[in-house]
Amino acid sequence: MRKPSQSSAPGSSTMAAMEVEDKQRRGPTPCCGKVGLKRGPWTSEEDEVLASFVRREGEGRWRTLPKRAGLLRCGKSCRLRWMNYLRPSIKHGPIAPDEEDLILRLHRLLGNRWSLIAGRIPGRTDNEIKNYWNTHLSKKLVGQGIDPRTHKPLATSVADAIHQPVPPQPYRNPNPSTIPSTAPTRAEDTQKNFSDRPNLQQNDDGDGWKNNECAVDRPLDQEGGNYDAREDGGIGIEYYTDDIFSSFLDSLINDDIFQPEHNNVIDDENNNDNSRSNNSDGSNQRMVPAPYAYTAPSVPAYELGTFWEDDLMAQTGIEEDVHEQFADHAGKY
DNA sequence: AAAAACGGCAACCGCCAAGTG
DNA sequence: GCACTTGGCGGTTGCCGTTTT
Repeated sequence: MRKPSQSSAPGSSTMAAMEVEDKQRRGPTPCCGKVGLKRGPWTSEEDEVLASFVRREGEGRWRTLPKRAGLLRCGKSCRLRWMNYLRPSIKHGPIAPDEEDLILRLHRLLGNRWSLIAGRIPGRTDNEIKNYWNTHLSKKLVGQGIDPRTHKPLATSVADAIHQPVPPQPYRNPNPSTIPSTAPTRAEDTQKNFSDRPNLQQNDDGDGWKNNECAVDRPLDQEGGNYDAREDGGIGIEYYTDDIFSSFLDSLINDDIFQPEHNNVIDDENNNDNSRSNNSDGSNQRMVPAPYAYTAPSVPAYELGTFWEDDLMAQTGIEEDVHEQFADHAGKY
């Protein structure tokens, strides 16, 4: 059974009733309530069992994995441990200044889309980035007079919040019917776009960053070859548009459009590292140059979802359909 | 030296969408 | 179309080490 919810929404008695009803209809919630399952921090022994099992059997079937592997954990916990800690491609260690800079840029573009942001930062997980944001960057921005939610000066943000309490809305398509029917879902955002693309992940152009190459690579599905199993050999329309979105993101990240409001003061730490091409782990994966330092802007900030996008379109030459792709990718909350 | 406060982060929770039979 | 499973996401909690009082 689930642990009694500590963070239920208001009116949780109703929620609880619905939950009970739900359970009666569909049975116990997977993974969450079995008596005898271990919780809390993982031991090195458990890590070893899980890691060797996944290496041997591949990812997937998380629900039955604990039993097969002989672990007293719920499948969800196993998946989380693997994804956030044990995967060999995960980079451990402190966030480098260039990574921090990239997080800031991407958060500005995407909001709290941690998985999307993580997909653009080699070796980092969404959980890690989320934690880093909450514990470091948001405080840093507040200290610099910037609202971490809106990326606008705090005074303005407070006023805005009264009229516009919704977090940054990257784009509102005035004509939803024009969104391509192949528009990926939220889950696909990260799955298709950045991870399940062995053809891209395995390229050897020496620029693992630009082609969506997320260093948090995911092993191929060893069981069914589910990855990229489409009939067209994986060069479907989704891939085409995802490539566009990806390069679009790259152009956004790299574009100097961010500079006018942030180039007035450069962070000390970034000052020391802007010209650096290597990452903190010594790899040569291309990271975005970091002219983007957070300080209170001297000019009004660009507002997400407004004219800055026009500016972007003009600068990047991206046509309307791509704009829609971006909206669909980045605009779902 | 001890207690309290604080901060960082791993882990958990609830929810959702897609897939399957 | 329905019931259910699975995988994934963002938000939150709570443990634990560090710093401050």
